[in-house]
Amino acid sequence: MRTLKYAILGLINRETMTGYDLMKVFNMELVNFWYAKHSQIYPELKKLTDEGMITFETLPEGDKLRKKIYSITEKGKQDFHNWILQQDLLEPTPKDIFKLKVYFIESMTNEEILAHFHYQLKQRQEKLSKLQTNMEILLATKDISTIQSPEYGDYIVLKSAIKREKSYLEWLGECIEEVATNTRIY
Amino acid sequence: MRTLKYAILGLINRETMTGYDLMKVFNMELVNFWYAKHSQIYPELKKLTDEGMITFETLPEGDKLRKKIYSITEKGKQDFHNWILQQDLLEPTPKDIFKLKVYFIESMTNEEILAHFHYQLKQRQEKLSKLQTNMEILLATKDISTIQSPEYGDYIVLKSAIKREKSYLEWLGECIEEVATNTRIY
DNA sequence: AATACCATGTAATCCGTTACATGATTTA
DNA sequence: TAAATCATGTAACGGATTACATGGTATT
Repeated sequence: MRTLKYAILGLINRETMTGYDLMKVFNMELVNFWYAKHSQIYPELKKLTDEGMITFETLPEGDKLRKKIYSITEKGKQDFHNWILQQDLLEPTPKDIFKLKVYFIESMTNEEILAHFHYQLKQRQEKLSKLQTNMEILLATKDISTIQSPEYGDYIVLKSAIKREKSYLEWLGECIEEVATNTRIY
Repeated sequence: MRTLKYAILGLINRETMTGYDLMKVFNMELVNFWYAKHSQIYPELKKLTDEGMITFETLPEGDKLRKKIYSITEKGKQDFHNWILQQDLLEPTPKDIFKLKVYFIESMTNEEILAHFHYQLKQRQEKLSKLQTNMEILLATKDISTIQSPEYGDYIVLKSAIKREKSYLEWLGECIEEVATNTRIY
């Protein structure tokens, strides 16, 4: 599927970037739906260059030369556009180790189950807080009044991440309540 | 992390099974949070046997001999129990190609965006319907009145899958409304 | 001077999918 | 008797992580 390829093309299509820039965007902005380590990004950039999808210009930084600034080519733009317009079948449901453990709930005592749920709840509450802070910053600093504004995409996917976490938290809350009111017979 | 290993151990811990049985359980019952193809299951069973986590008995089926019935060993039970009690840090948010495309929403016209959203909506509505049918069947055929009942795990994770899909659908609905009422300026 | 961050790459390994390969049994 | 399902495996490949490897620049 080469999704990383299109994620990179899409980002470089917005503005020219270095591999390091891409890494930061992936792991800070897109982290709620796509991400990649630098060890995957650099080889992919090389591959995309070989394929004629992107080109780069080497910039000297400070004293020694370093830093490759990548731009998208016409070929790259066309390929990206083809990809984005294509309607995909639903991907398989994402895997979830925590839910796998919950499935095997009968292997645990009520205390162990509750410890698991509470730990998960705490972590997810913190995650939701961070997402909500990000949303406040986005709303305060960026124009999302129309779909034309370049930040509208950021807004709409952040909204989905918040919804997702709230829904997960709701489920955790319900589970905790059910388990807490249950008296296990040993 | 070897999660497949523990998924297999957990299932064989419930009852003895063949590789083919595991395949069916993964791709029918656990599919909302874990799954695997037979080409991954058979080598893993071999590895777990070598590691002393499981053993098998070969059963003759019909005329020719076939079918390996796997059981968990004491060592396997201990390893599984260690795994299930261990509290994990949150996994990274699952990747989502559709959201990646939505992030690049500015590369599409309103019509193209709406087509994408409607296609996604239709597919996810069908998925939700299936999950709800599964839930009705589960409630009608299985005892989930207490956490002790072996089917309680099935119930609780199915509930989360339904919640998850409803939340995703809600988001899609909001997006469609926002995009539909927007008049793009070309 | 030390630490954090900028910047780029490769190698080994692991996890997972697709494709290749075979054959028996059950059901329509 | 044809098709679906049961049943088990391997090979090639792709996608992703961890670890290895290096060195410059900016901040404290």
